[in-house]
Amino acid sequence: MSSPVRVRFAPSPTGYLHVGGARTALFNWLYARHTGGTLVLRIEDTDKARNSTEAVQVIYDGLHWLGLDWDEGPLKGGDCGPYFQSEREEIYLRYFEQLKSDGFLYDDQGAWRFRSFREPVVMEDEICGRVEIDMSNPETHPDITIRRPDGGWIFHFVNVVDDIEMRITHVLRGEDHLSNTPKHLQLFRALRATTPRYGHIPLILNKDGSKMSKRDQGASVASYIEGGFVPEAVRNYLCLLGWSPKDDREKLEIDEVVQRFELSNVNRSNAAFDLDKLTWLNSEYMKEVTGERFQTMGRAALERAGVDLSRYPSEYVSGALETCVGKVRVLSELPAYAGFYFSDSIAINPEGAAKHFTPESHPRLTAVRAAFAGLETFDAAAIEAALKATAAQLGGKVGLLVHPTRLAVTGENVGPSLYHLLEVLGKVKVLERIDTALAVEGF
RNA sequence: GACCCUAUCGUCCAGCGGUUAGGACACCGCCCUUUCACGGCGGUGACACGGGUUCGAAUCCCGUUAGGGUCGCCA
Repeated sequence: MSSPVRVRFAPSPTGYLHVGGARTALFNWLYARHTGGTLVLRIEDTDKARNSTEAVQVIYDGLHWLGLDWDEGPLKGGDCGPYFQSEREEIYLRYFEQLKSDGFLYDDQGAWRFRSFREPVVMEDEICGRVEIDMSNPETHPDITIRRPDGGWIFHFVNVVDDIEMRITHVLRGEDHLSNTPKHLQLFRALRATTPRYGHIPLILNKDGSKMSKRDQGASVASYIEGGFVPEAVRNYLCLLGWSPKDDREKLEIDEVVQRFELSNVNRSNAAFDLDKLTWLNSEYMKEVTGERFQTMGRAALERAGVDLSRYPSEYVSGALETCVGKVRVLSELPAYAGFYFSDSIAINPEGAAKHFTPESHPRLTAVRAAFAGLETFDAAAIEAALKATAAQLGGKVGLLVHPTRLAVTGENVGPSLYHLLEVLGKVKVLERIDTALAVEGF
């Protein structure tokens, strides 16, 4: 038995959680769960300038939303705290003094720099394999600064100290740190500490291959929370960026991913983020979002879009939402899809009008109106029967009635099942809207 | 610029010396259908380039090119 795995996710509170960061967290989580190890969350907030509780909350929210729980860290506690770098001053000071008395540091205009070992460094990366970087030349690899003149600590130093103190066994982080790793390794050596294993995860790029930065569409986890994505879908998609089960399946239970996740299966090449594919995967998960969960998520999506649901009876809202189950790929599509339920005057789609509000269809819609008016029970079954009977009477396909009716009542030519949406809307509103349509100029 | 990583359809992933190079998203047809979706069937589409190694390379090696990363008193 080798020693138990301890991994960490160490984000900086910048006010948002990048999908790349989220995937790093995910891979750490997967590895911890796969090995029965421990995931530590550590907040790297040495940069006092941009450091707020809200920014930290964004990290918690993102991780919670994705279902990534940590075993040690803020809100959890643990033996290696505190888990905010801003609160670990004494620890850093201790290591700093050690380095200083061992002669590894020198003062450079008030800042403290670490005297590098001038030799090649070889690393055995769990993902990238053997990588050798020659640190011999001070011109190309200058000594790093570890402490500012104002006493502030620099990332490389505190990162290493914390990995030592927190007994981290595996550092799984973005590939942007691969070139920094020799510096870290040298720090470990100077501190006479055992080095962890490293695994550098390839980066996530935009669809066009350019670097994904803060502003890019879909770069932050918050955009998925707000966009009405299913967290399991986003998590599943992130699993597939750089890792695969090797058997062509894509929709996977997280338990299975945990079971099969191996660092040796992690890709070495960067991956482009494909929102279309995420949207598709999300739609697969949306098919399974039903009942209460759909109601809750649906209401939230509508309210986010500015729909005032308090104006409608609760049964009406739930009935309306029920007709949308399994019909939208992402909840953010819901307001457009179901908006006709919640507005007093609907706008008729011009293209639809040109196609379905014709002289031939006017009498058909009139007949539909008459048939509906005669219905005692206005439910889906009765509506369907009435439409079919009317179609038979007029000697045409039911589709000839469905299209103008849908357009008159919803304003669109796409939407939920006509029979069901009419039932939810209710006879009064339906007749009203048909009348309005029939009176439209040019119809 | 130096150094490091990477290179299979537009995108994600499979392939790890011998395959008609496979799957998914997207796209295009057809079918199903109360619309739109879903689903089913089919199609377009890739081994970056050049050298080796080998009886035989998408698979191994070298170079070129391209993309990404690092080179901060940011993390």
